[in-house]
Amino acid sequence: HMWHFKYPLAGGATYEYVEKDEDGTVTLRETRDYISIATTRPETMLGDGAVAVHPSDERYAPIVGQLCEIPVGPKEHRRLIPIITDEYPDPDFGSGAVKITGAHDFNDYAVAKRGNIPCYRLMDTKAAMRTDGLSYEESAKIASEYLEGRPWDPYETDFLINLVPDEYRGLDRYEARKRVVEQITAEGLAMTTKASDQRLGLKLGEDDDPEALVPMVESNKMTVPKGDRSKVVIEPMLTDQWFVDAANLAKPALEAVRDGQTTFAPKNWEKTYFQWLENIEPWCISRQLWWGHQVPVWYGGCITSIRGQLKAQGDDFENAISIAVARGDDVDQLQGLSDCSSIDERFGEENGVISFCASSLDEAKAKASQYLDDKLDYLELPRSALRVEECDAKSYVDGGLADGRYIIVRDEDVLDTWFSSALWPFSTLGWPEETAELDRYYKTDVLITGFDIIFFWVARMMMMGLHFKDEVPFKDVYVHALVRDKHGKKMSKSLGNVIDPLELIDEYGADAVRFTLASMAAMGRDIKLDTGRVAGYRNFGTKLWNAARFAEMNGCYETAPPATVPQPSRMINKWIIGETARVAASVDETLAAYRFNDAAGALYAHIWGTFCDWYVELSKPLLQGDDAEAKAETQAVMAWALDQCLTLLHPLMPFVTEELWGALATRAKPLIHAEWPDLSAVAPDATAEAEIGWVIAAVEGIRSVRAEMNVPASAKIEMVLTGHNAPTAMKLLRNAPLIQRLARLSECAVAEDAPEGSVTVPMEDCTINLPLAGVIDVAAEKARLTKARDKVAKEVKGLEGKLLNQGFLAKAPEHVVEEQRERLTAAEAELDKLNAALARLAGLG
RNA sequence: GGGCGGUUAGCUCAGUUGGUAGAGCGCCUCGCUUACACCGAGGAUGUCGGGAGUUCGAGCCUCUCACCGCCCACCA
Repeated sequence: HMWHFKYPLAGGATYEYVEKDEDGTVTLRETRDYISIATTRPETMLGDGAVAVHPSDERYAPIVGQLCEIPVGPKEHRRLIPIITDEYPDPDFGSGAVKITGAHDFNDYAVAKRGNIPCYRLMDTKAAMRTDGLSYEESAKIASEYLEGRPWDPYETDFLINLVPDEYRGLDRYEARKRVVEQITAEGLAMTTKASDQRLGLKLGEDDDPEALVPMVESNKMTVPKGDRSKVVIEPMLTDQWFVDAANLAKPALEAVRDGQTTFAPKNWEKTYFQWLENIEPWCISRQLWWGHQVPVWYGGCITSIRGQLKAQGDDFENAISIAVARGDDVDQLQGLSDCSSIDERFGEENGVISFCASSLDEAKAKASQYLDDKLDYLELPRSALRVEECDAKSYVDGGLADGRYIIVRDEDVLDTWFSSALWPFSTLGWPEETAELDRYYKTDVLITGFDIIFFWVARMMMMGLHFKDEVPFKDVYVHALVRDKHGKKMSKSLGNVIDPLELIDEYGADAVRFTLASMAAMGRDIKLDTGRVAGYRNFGTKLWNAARFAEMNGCYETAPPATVPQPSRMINKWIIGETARVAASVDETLAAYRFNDAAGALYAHIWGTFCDWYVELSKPLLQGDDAEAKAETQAVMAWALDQCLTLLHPLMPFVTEELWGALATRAKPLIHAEWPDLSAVAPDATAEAEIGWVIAAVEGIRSVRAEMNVPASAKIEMVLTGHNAPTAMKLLRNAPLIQRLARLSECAVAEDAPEGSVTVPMEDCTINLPLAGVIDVAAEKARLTKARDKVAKEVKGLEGKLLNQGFLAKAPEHVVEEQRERLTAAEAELDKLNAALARLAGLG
């Protein structure tokens, strides 16, 4: 809810309030003796320090600088506050006037700082109205003196002064809010409006008078900060905290990434890193928790009075200490202490409390003693007047240590978890000792982490590492995506929507899960885990298993697999060695770049699409034929090629590959310890590549036509090669047994002209004809060819257009133009063949 | 409120210097064949969110709009 209240002008002053609409027409003109403000938290009015309006707001110009009265609290002690100007209030929102409660609102705090407005704390850490500090009467008196020029400071406004009226003290904020609203309304100081006012959203019954004046309480949608765990609305309040000047630490951390001393993969995450560090705010590192690293700060002070402590009832020991030390009756003496700036070790000083930065209590004591010695000399005091003594905050307050003693108290705050975590790269290795581990493992190679903590953790490890070790903590940062649940929500323990990897592993196996995650590693920020993909990769593992079974059944592992790259003479064997070298290079390259998904993809395509689908099929005639020498060669090559697959795949599917490795042959060492393949010296055999590529294209073309023509799989048909030259004919003859087997052919022939009634398969250097007279459905073949022809014709047209485009010829790189020309030539050749086939068919139609 | 990212085939998503749109799953057709039906062969499917611009050429670069989401706003 948003309430609207009247703050009466001091001394009954009045002014002419004028409201205009956009074109300057006066819509409201009345004499007012108040200024109207809106608030969602009426109880915070008690701590108002001012009312602010925008400098350009003409409505309030007449009263800027005047005082108005906060309409709550005991009538005899109502507080007056000034009406000031600030850029913050939005003239178009509410009344345009904003109450300024510096102690309980972030925006108000900024205004208060700019306008030197006191911040009065009203609530305690439980969000109940304060019970400590001075009485309301005393407090209001001091506050009123500020208006007359009395200097103020946070000690008074935030701690001593308590502007909560006595009858509200100890109340929960909501109860206090209720009573404040009631009181103001009863006094007639709530703004009113007609019951029919749309802003109120009231539902009026028949008996209700729409003209009746009712308190103006709008329902206002706004986001309120809530505690993650308590789900309770958070009230901002003033506290003392330790901060790190992070901007200073950020500079070297930014430089290190800009220089490339540390790199991110994928690289675009550097943007996130830069964005954070370039706009870094002072880092609040203290937390009021009982676990964690305690802040290494000891307070020392000369206690001459414990006056402040008497006011510090409740749990706020830290404040009690500060004040007790800071605010002795003998202020002069304390000021003498704290004015001296000759002590280099002095770490910080506020309100007369001197903090020493020391890495141990003994060091702190030593520093304090030294400091005291100097001061005692300076003050010409007897040394016996003070002594160093350690105590904790609580015993100090409870025990009320006698005056004249010097105490040291350790700060009770603990460090932000991320501060401690930022030390992890070296604190885990024995630092600050120069251990062997530290020397060996700092810096480390790679940090693997999620993008959600690039700022929290990565950036801070960088800052701390560079600060304490003068060196980055890691060379590379690999940022993986986060797995989300099926609704796209981030998995979290507190939400309970965690997908248990063990359940996935139970269903699909650890290798399948691991391979799936690897193959999805490059995705953006979110992975909605699709179990269908896990199942697919489970099948991939099975496929590999069966391929190994095939190799074993065909005697590939009866003799030890070759330790070096075989030098076979058969085309298919030369070919698979080249293919294997290719995938090995690809895996090396992608792994080095942390592109795990590309490595997974390359291996999947090679093992399933190349090794299983083609090499195994192509090898069958040799493995099962009569040529013992060819058989032995193929067995050796297959064993070698499969071994390479197992080794390359091992990082991504460790279990099945290790199992097969051990099962297939007697090995010197387990796969996990095997040498990583280095096939960089293996050059693919161009001849074999061209020939096997041709065989595959022929088989695929024939199979495709067969299926489309509905030729029964069991029917063996004939093929006739036309439009070829001699080498192409030789190529066919060399590979005829393979092609016959894989394409289910009865015979491979060559001829000058295509037999009548043939189906056409255009190849780059020839045409394959399948005489299907009698079987052929001329209309279907016509349709098929026409479709293919149209597709190619379209491509030809596009390429021709491109190559006629002078802009393209002039500006595109030479190799691109050449590529397009070659493509056009090939497309035109295919078009000719298809047209020729259609022409032949025309006679049959 | 500040910052970042996503929108590509029915689904989950690849697409790294701009140069003929891809994978897996799903779907349709057909399966002779002892490595494999967790399979084999074949096939269909996208105005790459909308609009504008830069360019010879844009899924990719720029601007803009729409929708979805994430992070921060003292929660570690």
